[in-house]
Amino acid sequence: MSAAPTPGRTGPRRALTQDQIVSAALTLLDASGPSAASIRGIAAKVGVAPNAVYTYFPDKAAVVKGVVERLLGEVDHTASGDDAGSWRDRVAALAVELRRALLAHPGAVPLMIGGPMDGPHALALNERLLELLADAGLDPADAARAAYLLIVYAFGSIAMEVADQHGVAPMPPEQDRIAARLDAFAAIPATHLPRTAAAASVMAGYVSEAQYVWGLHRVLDGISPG
Amino acid sequence: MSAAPTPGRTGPRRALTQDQIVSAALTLLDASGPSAASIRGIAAKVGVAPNAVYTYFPDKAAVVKGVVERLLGEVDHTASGDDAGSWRDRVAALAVELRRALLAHPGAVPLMIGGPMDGPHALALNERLLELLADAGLDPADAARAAYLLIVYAFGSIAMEVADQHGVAPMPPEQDRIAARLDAFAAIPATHLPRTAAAASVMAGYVSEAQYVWGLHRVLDGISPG
DNA sequence: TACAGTATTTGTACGGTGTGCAAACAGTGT
DNA sequence: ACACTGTTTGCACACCGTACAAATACTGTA
Repeated sequence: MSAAPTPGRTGPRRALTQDQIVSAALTLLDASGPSAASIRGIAAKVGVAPNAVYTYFPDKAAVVKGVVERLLGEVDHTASGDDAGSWRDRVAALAVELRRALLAHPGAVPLMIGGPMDGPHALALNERLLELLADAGLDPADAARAAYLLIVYAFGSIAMEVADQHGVAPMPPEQDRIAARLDAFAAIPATHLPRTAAAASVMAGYVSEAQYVWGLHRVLDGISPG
Repeated sequence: MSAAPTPGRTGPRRALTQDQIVSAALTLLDASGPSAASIRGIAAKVGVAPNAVYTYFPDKAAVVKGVVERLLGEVDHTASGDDAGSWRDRVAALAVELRRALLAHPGAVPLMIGGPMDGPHALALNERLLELLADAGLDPADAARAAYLLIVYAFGSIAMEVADQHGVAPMPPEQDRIAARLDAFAAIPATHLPRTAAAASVMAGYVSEAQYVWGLHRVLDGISPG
């Protein structure tokens, strides 16, 4: 991901950068969903033969990793700064910001769950959470466990929200998605699934920031010290 | 998924059933990871031309849905029966059983996050959770929200645990996976990420039943009424 | 028993995928 | 001017999902 020109080397200058390739992949992902981010499509987008991509990345998985890292880099950590209130408020702000950043590129979300998130920005997010949870008074081991719980909740929630749209890009407005779910739930047989049928209107609203924040606060309740 | 022979119809008898195809897909998934579950591979496994699969399923996505449903059907709900103690114990037993069932087929886990889980077994799981949470004293709306929180936690946790292995099948033993993570974390720069570096040993244990249960109990703490 | 009708299966084919290999090319240091 | 090296390309391979038409196997009816 570094664009260092490596001054003393021979051969022709590179026509591209890794960032340009990642950007092209993300553009295709946003425009046409997860299946559109093919090596051939990316290469065409940046005006190069498909094989040229392999000069910059060893394989497609590496490109995907680059896209994931890019997205995690777009998470604004200042929203959880020291002037943002209590540690709870700051964790909540970071979680909401994470959801915003990821839902801005729904086509890329399924790619995150495909492999481990161990890049620099993923680690930075982890470090930030550890700081916030240390401020909360948790000892380091509990802070780490709690940080992972928060990460699992956030990514799980966002992934399931995107999965509900099964890869349609871009993400329709929340109200439309909720309305569509409500329609689908109308077919639930109340005889066999009485509680599910009765809860249909609440379940329709699963894919919303409100549910995300509600669940987040239950998790925060659970990890609060004392 | 029904094997009804439909007695009064013409044409040759089917050579297969939907269940056989789903079984073949699952076998391939278990043996060789997510990429092995191709239509062609499945067809070869059941001894039929690739196109024949399309007599039983409209497209590959439907086969995948069948696999997901099969897996959810393998979740043993009796582990959370009325004689299993408090509502917390029963929810925990169900969650642990869900993890067991899914980690038995790690290659299939990424497929679950690819689309909405709205099949009969998924709804039955939801219904069971609603029952357990009603027993806990939650009103229907909160029970539904809490059920979704639990589902998000369980599937998010399991999906991330599988992702950490990036599709290797079968799942290595927990100790091996934790040891491998610990090795990887040794490269974390303590200067820029002091808390993460210090927490490496805890973070290595993220992919364990112990962490899963710990987080589960924090969630249960958060949703407990009163 | 012969026939018509239909559901199943297959052969073939199309356009797509990731990516390996060898040749062509472009730029730098000597 | 030349050798060297990294970049890019053309071509090819094996594989993918799946559409289409032909062949096949079975049932209900005449």
